[in-house]
Amino acid sequence: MNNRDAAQVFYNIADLLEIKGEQIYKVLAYRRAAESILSLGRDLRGVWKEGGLETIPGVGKAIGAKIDELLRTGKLEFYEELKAEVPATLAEVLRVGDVGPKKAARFWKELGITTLDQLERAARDGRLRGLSGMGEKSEARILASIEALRRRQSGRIPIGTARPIAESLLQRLRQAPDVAKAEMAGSLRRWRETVGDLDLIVGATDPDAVMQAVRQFPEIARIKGQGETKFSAELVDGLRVQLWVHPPERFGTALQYATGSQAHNVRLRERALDLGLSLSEHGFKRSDGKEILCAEEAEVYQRLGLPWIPPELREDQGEVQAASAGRLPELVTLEALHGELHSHTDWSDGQNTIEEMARGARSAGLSYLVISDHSQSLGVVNGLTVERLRMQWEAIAEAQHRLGDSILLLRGAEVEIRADGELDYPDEILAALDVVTASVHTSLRQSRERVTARMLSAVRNPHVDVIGHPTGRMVGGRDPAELDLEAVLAAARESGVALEINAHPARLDLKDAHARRAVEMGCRLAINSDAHSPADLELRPYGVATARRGWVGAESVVNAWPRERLLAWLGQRG
DNA sequence: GCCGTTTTCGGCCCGACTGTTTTCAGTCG
Repeated sequence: MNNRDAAQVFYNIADLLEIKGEQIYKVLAYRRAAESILSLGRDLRGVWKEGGLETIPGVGKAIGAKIDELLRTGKLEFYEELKAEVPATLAEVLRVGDVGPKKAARFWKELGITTLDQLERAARDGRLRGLSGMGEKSEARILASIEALRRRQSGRIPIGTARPIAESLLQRLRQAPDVAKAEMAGSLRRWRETVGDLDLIVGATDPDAVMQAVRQFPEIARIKGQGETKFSAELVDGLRVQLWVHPPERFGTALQYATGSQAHNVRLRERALDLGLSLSEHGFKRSDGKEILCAEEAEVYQRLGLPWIPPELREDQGEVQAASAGRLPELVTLEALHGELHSHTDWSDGQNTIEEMARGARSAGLSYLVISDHSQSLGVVNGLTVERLRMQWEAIAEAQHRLGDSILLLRGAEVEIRADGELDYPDEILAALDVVTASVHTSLRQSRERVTARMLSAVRNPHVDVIGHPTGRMVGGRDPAELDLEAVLAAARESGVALEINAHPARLDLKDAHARRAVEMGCRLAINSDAHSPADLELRPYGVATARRGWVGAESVVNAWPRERLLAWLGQRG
């Protein structure tokens, strides 16, 4: 029973309660608790052992007791009884667009439908239109939604895939007639690691003209809906795009609204009510009916007596309270990164020479680059033997000579933490390296105790400076390794080693919630691209965004320090 | 079911879009 399993139980409870017709606020309470468990950043079990369940936002007595039962017994009686009452498979029916709790309940009670397959068959057979309030159109929409659901398997796509597509749409939108502004919104703008659809927002005086222009975009496969301010369509690859068009003088409230998250918006709107204002995407409304418009998003926050809150923080995880108390963190930025600590060359599995990588880093504005190819035991990626590593040092020196002092090259390695817990190079070699990054690539399926022990021995090794992609997780794929992250973070704080936030959009490891926990614990971090080509250096914004989502300030990030400070830090380490 | 520098009980955001029910319910974000 890990955090994800526990969260899933509460999401399911929420779905089933909703179908059952339970009070919506009770349903939302379960969802909120599930959300909090997912963004906890540490093992739920640890919080439980400390007796701190009710410190989790959205967890009170009732849900706290349920978590306790779940962790103690691995089961939850309340959930079991609920499943006996409402078929659990109805949750998959809820995933279908245009099907919410009310319709799901009617399909089940009036037609005996409990699974997606049954719903599809009923729609094809024309049995849905027999229900009151449902006609042929509804039936067709549901069929289309089922198809769409089946096409996009997981439902969410990685941010690294989504953003370039959105950028390309935005570029053309900005050239459309009458468009004053066009921006990303939704989870795209909040830089969540995956997004469900592309939310875009446009400031323009003539919505029709904008929507007409979008209809002509070649990647639009079909229009799903269009109103006065809202347009939604499906792209050829099944991805959904949602576009809002609002007048430029209302762009601020509109952008704020469309960026979300929904929970963050609710928090702001409650705050507005406290101030005697009603907030919507169109603007503020005073009790006398007068409107207050915001062209800029910052004005929305200002009106609420808050500093502007960066989109990466808008998850209702304490950011509104922090903003209100003047305690928002000064988040790290891309510009703050002076160098790259993790890069590969054609000496191992990179695509380019040392010099090409160096020139790439230089044009990215970096003042130093650590060459950190794989170590010997990783044969599949042509890991360097000690002998080849020494040869590489000469090559680095030669490249440095040719480059002059335009960029500083440092000798590094991504050293494998082997299955037996030993590092992949002898101590005298590690000592001769400027930067040692220790990573695990293999045997992640060992027992929790063994993986933790391997990590701890690497963290405590005086030669190690950075732990690379510490949990081994893959976005939308592999879960974080079973390890005692709390223990690793505590040891990292002790030894002063930095934990990597790997910027590759497939990794983003540490993830946002873990980064936040690391900072809470007082750990140092490093934001690295793990570049295998100069182009990969362009992926650093994903790492920066992940750090920002984890409330990480520049002070915690070693490669955001001035170069001299970084070099001094490295010098005093083993 | 949670939560409180206006509350330990009574609140808990606000609007767009769609289909079909001629006045609104359901869904979504």
